[in-house]
Amino acid sequence: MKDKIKARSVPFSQTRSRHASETAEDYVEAVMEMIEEKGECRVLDLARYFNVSHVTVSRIVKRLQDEKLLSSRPYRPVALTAKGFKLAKQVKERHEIVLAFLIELGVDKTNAQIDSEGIEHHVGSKTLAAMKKFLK
Amino acid sequence: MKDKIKARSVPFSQTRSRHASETAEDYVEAVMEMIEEKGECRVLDLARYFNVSHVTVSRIVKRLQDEKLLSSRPYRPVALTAKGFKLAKQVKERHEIVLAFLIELGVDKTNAQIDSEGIEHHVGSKTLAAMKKFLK
DNA sequence: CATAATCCGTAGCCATTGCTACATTTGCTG
DNA sequence: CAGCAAATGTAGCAATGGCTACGGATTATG
Repeated sequence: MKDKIKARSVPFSQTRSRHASETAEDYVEAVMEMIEEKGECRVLDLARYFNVSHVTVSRIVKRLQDEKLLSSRPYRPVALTAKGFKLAKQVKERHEIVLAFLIELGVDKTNAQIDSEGIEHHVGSKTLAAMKKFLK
Repeated sequence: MKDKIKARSVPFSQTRSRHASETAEDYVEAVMEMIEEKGECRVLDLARYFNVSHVTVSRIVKRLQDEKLLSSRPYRPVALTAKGFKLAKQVKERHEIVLAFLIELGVDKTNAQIDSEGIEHHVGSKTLAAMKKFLK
């Protein structure tokens, strides 16, 4: 009865830190988008975008400042650090590829948008390359 | 300066409950797999599979019992309820399709396994249908 | 069948991400 | 420039999912 159980490919022990990384990716992407669209990014802009309270945003922004991804002073707009900007560009590119890929695959735009936002965080470099190849 | 910001396709307000649902899906799938492979599923089997402590598993199993997905008595194996079994079958089928899809797309098996475990939870019915079609 | 090994539960800690309620700062406007 | 509205911060609570340490239950074994 002692068959050994194979461990999961993606260890669950990293679940919490993975979720935190996903949040970071979502936030830097959103901050970059808002700065592009309206010149600055406020805490309440993020709150409306993510449909959460400003308190949640405020705390996450603080954490991402500690991680050197964002910068802001109290009651001031949120900005990207160089590190955050670099990450945001990568995330945005990956997101766009995943979205275009799903549409090319035949998924309607609405569902492609919804699913791409969840899928993007789990697309590794090999899968991303395969998607790019498919798009060409 | 008052451009309105579009809300995200997948509201962030559902983040925590979405993560909890993903956990539920992972657990019922793992329980079904273990019962198939070795006849029963113990808390420690799940702990080893997910690379977490037995305490974490124990608490999650308790929550999933409250949600009528799992059943077990103290110091006893974990079993699926009818509801849990139904969910597990759906999750397993979706997982297999995503994995086969990534491999068909040209991703190596190792990376396909890793990415499919993250991606599967975010594949809606429309995307799943598109993947099925691609496989045929 | 007694004892050890293994399994599992409980207590209690932390981090992340939700929330409401309340306080403070900023900035617009009369 | 006074005062109000909007934006942001702080306090403190809950749920989820990590952990270690400890103790009780079950099972295996001599």
